Amino acid sequence: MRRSKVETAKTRERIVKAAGAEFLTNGITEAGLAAIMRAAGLTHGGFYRHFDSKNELVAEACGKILGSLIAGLESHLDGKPRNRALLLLVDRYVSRAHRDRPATGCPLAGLGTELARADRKTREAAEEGLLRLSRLIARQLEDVSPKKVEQESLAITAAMVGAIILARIAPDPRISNSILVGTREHIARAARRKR
Amino acid sequence: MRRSKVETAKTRERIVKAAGAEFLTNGITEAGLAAIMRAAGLTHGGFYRHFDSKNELVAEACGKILGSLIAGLESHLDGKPRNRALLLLVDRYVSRAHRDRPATGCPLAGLGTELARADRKTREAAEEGLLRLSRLIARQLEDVSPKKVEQESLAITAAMVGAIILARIAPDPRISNSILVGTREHIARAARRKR
DNA sequence: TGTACATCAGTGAACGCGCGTTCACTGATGTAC
DNA sequence: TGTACATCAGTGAACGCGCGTTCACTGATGTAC
Repeated sequence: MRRSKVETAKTRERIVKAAGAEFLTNGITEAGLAAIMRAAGLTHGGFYRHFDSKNELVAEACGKILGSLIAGLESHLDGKPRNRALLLLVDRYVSRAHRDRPATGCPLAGLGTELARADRKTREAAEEGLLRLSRLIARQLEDVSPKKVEQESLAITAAMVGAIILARIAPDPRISNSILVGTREHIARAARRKR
Repeated sequence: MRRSKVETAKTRERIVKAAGAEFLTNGITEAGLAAIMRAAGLTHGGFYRHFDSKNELVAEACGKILGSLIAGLESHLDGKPRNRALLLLVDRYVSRAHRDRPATGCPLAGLGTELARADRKTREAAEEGLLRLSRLIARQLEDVSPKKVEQESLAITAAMVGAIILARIAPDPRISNSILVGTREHIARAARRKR
């Protein structure tokens, strides 16, 4: 039975949202379309009314989640003084809460190595999110020569993503926590040095 | 036809080696046992004479590759003066060559987000490799208080791993290279600061 | 050292299963007059 | 505004396929005497 345009758009949104959570929880390959559609309250047959392929959904879901993640970080920093803001951002990203809740976390940290093998469209969406995150960091950097700002903020982004990934791998909680604490302090020290 | 103990051991080693390359190239889930056994010059039926399950192979392959990767780094640093050695290590790990050849690279960088969802045994093997890598870095750090050495070296490890992962995601070569360069300089600067 | 028998590495077919994708069908929505 | 028809969102069954795992079988290796 045909649905109205508004309903159709809402359904599509529900699929993308459900897909994001499933991908982040179980991995891209392990998350099946049937489970995603079930989570969105539909049967799997209707999937291809909204997307040409699973790959298309992957690209769209990753882009969407990265976008809302960055929006969340931006509003969290809103109005905070410049150099304190960097540490606020780092503390929020490199946190136990983020490590322990992959389903609502960053796709780069949750799916990074799978994204590295994904198709061009997906990698472009991931790159765009990565650049937006990096530029948000760049805006908080003080006293770094403009030429170096991009490289420095990309390096901080890489350090944050790597920390969450390794902290999720380590079964020993002491090691896992040390990775987070060490990374936060490493970045904070680098920022302090430049004041 | 039964094989001699020596032959059997060699076969097992061949399987582990082939598995490592397949995992790093295609991902753990995407790499099928049939393809791995074919790469090892066998048919897939014989697999369970050597391993109880695919998971067991994953744990063993990751551990093995990490071990030989670290051995390679160690011999590369052998005899080099302490503080130059850190930069040698970082330059070798955070390199375009490493980024462009996942099949012979680090499992943390190639499979990190999949390892984060792997079973306990696999994550323990990965953690052990990660600690060995981190301790190799720790040995190159000068003038860091012993209390902070572990955290600092774990942070450097996370930054290196994150850099390779993000550099592999970014389709734009300028961005990808900037991630590598930025990370190398970021770590070098942190080391210099402490002299 | 030689013989008889148990062991088991490797083969190739088969197992059930879940995957992404396709399709005929239903009936409400959108469109053209 | 009202009617007739085309469109298409969603269902549920079916598709071929490759997955991890099991198994009967073969014949050389290992072991016990």
